[in-house]
Amino acid sequence: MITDGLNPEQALAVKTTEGPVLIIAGAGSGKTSVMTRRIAYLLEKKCAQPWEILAITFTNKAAKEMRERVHKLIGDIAEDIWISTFHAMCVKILRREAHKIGYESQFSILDASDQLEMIKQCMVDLNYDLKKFDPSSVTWKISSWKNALYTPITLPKGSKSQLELLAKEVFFLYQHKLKAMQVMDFDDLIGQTVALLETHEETRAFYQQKFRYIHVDEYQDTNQAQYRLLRLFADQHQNLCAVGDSDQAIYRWRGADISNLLNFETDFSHALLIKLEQNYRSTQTILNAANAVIVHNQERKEKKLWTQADEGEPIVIYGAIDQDDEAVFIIAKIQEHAARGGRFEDCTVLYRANALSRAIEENFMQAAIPYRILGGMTFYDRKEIKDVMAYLKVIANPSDEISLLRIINTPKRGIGDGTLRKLLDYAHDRDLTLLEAMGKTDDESLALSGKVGEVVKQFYQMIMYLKEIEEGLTVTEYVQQMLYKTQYREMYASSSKEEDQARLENIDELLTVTRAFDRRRRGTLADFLAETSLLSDIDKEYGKTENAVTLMTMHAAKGLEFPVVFVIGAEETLFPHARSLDSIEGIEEERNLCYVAITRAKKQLFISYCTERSAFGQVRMNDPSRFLAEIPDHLTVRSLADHQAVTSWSEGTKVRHPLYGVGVITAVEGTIEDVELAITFTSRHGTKSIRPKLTRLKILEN
DNA sequence: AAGTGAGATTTTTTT
DNA sequence: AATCTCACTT
Repeated sequence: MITDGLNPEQALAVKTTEGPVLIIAGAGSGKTSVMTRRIAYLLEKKCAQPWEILAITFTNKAAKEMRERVHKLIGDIAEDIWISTFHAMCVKILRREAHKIGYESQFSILDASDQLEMIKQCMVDLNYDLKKFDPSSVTWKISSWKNALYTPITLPKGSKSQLELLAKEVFFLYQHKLKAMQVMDFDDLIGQTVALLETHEETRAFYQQKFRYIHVDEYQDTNQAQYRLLRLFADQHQNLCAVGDSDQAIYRWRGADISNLLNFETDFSHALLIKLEQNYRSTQTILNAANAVIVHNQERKEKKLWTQADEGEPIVIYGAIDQDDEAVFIIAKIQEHAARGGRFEDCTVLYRANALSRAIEENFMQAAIPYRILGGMTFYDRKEIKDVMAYLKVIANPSDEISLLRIINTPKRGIGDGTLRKLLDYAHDRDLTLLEAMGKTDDESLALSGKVGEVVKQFYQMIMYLKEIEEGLTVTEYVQQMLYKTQYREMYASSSKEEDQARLENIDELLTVTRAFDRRRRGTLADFLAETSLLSDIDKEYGKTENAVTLMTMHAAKGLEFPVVFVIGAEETLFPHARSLDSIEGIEEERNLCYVAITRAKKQLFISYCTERSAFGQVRMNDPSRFLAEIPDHLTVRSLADHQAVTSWSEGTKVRHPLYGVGVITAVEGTIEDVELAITFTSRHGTKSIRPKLTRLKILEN
């Protein structure tokens, strides 16, 4: 039986196939199990054909895992089920239907850095000073408009701020350029699909008919556009199964709207609500801590996780001196775990911001702890990989000017700013793409000198040649040809710098990726590009060691579980982050994140903070995170680093204080354990009373 | 057009 | 501390 081993709520969720269902699934409550079995159940009961079932996840990794688990249950017909992310699903649809909304099916996808580049270009075109107006806030604003399904035309009148007025203007031009270049950004993938379905009745009817059963994971993190899309899809059959947990809503900052989840029952009439509250993952202690933290949030649906598991070990909270001390503490704990026969891959280190991985990484390297990092500066962000991808993008979509600009003079071929300006002006005047303009070197009015004209012509012909040979080659063969023809590989191969040799290795590594792609699906260049640009942070890993400790952000960890979890940087201004401190919603979202982090742990949880943390050359002192105080004492073991070896302080000693700078001790008071010093600083702070137990004084001279 | 060095700038989370 | 940007030189 498909429902074997499920608890009554889970079984009900599996068997309720008709009509809208909202499954409130607490962390570790077996929701993936429920979703996969529900799909298997639908097929077994012959409710639907595989291609009539849609399952949407948030990451490719989650999609892959779901497909594998469904495959185990029902075999090869699992291949025909639509299991993918929102974005990948939209690409699949748009490749088929794009011509209906004025795009070619070969459109390319703009990644975050290309998008910013494009916004900058638009701002320059409109004569805005990039120093006065921050391009990333403009990008941000436009993205939030798109998430709410506004177009430059439907944008409400009466903007308030100067930034909004500017962004509005940029939005107009940006959207125009995207279309001209046959490019879509991430938000467009969803937005354009919605537009397609709303304006084309037959297309809409087709997909409404097709998707008889729809499943959406992480429903609390859907935005307005995604919500709209789901409503369009589900309109005919009304068989929408949404799975979510309001306590795990951590993406409000990128447009996710929790009211999608909270309003489900009014949005879809006769919706059935099922709560999964039994946890199969963590110890009682870990769950108690998670529950104790999350009750501090006001805006939530009442829910309490419970488990039949043992109490388990207490949560260890460690107050470190600085990042290095924190890392050393973690290394010691990992080594203890390994000494007991545990594996490195059981362990994960979670942090609020990517920048925090550095100290851990450096210390792990020194201590020879194998690790891998998910997200952050990854393989695909490297210059050489972006360059190679840009070449491929230009060939797949010759109108892609952003990519063309990236590689037009890499390797150096003598096309500089002056030439570029001429080409761009020429293209603009005649309504041509940049590449097309490069094909017109014989035109006198382009006014290129003989030598430069020749170089431009050669480049143009090279691209044309590369475009011609695309057909019939696998992506791997194609990339190899491209690397040879453009002399891109040669550029690094002929260098003796160690750095350049590393770049060569990365390029070779990319060929491993293309080989895997060729073996898997033998798609076109455009397919390959779409697949790689839609990888989520968690899909990209860096470092390929087996049996390694995983380092990632708490956001990336959602949906994963590990026997041993280390949460680092539990400090005010870091976690909760300073940028979320000014609103209640902000802090509550941080608390959700804390809840997510805690509930990743199956057996053991360690949380640490630093009294001193250095960030770009400066040392900052932070209080321990407020979330630590929300974990009941009886669940924890708390310890502090030996702050400083017992030092006998004496008058006249010159010291440096992390905040106030250099000063001289003028008095020593208090007990041996808790010394209080009077220090006269040379800076404007004057004389202050300092307790060396609480800060870190550096002795300069006696 | 390309190479160099001073000066600015950086850290929130991501499809 | 490390990387990027921009003005200046060759």
